Amino acid sequence: MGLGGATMDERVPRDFETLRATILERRQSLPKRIAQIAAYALDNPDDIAFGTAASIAASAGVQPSTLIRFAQQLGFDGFTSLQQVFRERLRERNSSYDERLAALRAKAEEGAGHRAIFDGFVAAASTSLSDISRTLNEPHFEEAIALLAKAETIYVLAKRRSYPVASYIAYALGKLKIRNQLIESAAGLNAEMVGFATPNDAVIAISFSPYAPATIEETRAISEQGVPIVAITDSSFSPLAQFAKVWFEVAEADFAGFRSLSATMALAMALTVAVGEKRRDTGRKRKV
Amino acid sequence: MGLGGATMDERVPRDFETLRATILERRQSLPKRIAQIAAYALDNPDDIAFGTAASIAASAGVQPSTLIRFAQQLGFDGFTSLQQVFRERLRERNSSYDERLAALRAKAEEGAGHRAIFDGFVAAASTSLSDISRTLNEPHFEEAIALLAKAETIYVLAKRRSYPVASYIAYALGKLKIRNQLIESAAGLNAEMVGFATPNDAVIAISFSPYAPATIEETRAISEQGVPIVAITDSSFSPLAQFAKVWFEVAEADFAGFRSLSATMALAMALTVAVGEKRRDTGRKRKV
DNA sequence: TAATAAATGAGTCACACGTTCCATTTGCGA
DNA sequence: TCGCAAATGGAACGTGTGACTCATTTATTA
Repeated sequence: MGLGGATMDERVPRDFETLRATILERRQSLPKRIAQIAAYALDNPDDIAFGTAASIAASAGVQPSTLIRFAQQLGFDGFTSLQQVFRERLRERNSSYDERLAALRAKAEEGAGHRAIFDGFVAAASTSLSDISRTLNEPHFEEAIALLAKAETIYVLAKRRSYPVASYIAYALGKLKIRNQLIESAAGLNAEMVGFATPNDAVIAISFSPYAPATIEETRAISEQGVPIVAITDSSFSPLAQFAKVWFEVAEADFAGFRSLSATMALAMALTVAVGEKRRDTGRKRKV
Repeated sequence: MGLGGATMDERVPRDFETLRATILERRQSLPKRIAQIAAYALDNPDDIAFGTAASIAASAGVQPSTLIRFAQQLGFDGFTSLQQVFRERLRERNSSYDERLAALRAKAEEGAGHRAIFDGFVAAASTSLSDISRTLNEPHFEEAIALLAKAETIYVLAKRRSYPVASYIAYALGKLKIRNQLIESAAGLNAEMVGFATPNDAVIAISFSPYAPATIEETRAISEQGVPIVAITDSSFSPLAQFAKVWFEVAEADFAGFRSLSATMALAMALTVAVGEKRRDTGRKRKV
């Protein structure tokens, strides 16, 4: 009776996510002070896990008894059983990303098997993604998008290791119906292709150390025609950087002598789709 | 005096790593029961963080007082201050990989800016890597390596979205001096190229839904010549699976309609390098 | 506005907690 | 073997804990 019927009809949330969902769902119908605790609990789950009822109540600005009523209203016996859920969350939480990566990499480096090779590449890719996510220069990103969005034709320029990225960009641009030209080396007509570019176009050039001479040379040539260049490379000392209007420095981790492409790929895809979106927004779409 | 001088000359470890190092360093010189707790603490740090002195002591098979002596010997006031270090560890531990990803994805989905697009692709790539790392079929992986390692020529077959992966495999195989042939569509001579393959060769075929008809057709043709096929695809119902001797099911996350390539790429690189290593081991290298 | 129920604050209590103390055992050198 | 100090086990203690109860305030309904 005294507990407002909450004890009998509800099943008690055993895991944090269910608990969270339950709280959010009932948020509107909770009394003021109870809601106050509910908000505090979701905002400071660690405090709930470690604190005492008194300390938590004080931090949340309520009485300890309110905290217990909150727990009971959710179907728990009392504060202690509620706290268990918050502790379980910390317990079951996977070890940190860095710890996991370090483990993968350690396994890859000392372990000899083929699985270790696989783990090594996964670790390298994850590291690269994590790095670029942290270090991406947003103003440069916006500038590159703007620059590419107003291009009539986007030329894509990359050889050897970077070529897969270029071919993917070309594929994605095509799907987005953005006119583009992949500068491949096959036919030996690159110089002529490059010659068609005008300042109204734009170039995405990709090259990593050791920089393919052909990429450098073609980039230089095309920049002399006044075509704006977006470069994706691995250092600001890259020969590509001097020709580029905007450049991205992407640090890819490597394994077994092969560098990852995951960060470059993610950046390339993001650039491509962002350009597509920008064009749609500004009504300049379908230049094909 | 009574505490053996441990209280005065040592600085108290404030973070878990220091504490861990300190314990490992002194391991030899610790009394039996204290060492017993020390081992337990390093093996079950979560229990130390959440348990009571009594429950921990019971789990470790010692008296509560011993637990406190252990803490004091490390320079702490008592068990409580030791416990703080173990709790701090859980607190400061980065949020879990999944939580971080979820945050990235949430930002990407609700947020509108270009940065959100980038985050979306990074999240998709990370998810894909995480998935494949968990689900990779190791026996299949070994089988594929064995199969490819004994091939005279490795044919690489992929179109459209999968083409960048194929081009990277071809590049890497080339660098490893493994004879390979990329089946490109440019010249329209694919059927003839495919015709050269023999049962002593092998094929890596990559295709994802919607499966490029050309890839399916060429895979079928080449399989009829008795050439063993390793397929990388997205489902066991894939048309590629029926022709393949070994196939990998790779679930790539997508963003904005573009699926990630990171997992496929990692698998492809691992396959390639593993094949290279296997060849070196078995002395069959340099078929070029 | 009055009557009633819900929500809240505050005081109380039993108890489990971390800690201390002391008796006993163990290890070690003479 | 003896003697001493370190290590250990176990009981006792005082504090702070979570939970309960009840008086008071606030919201709701007639």
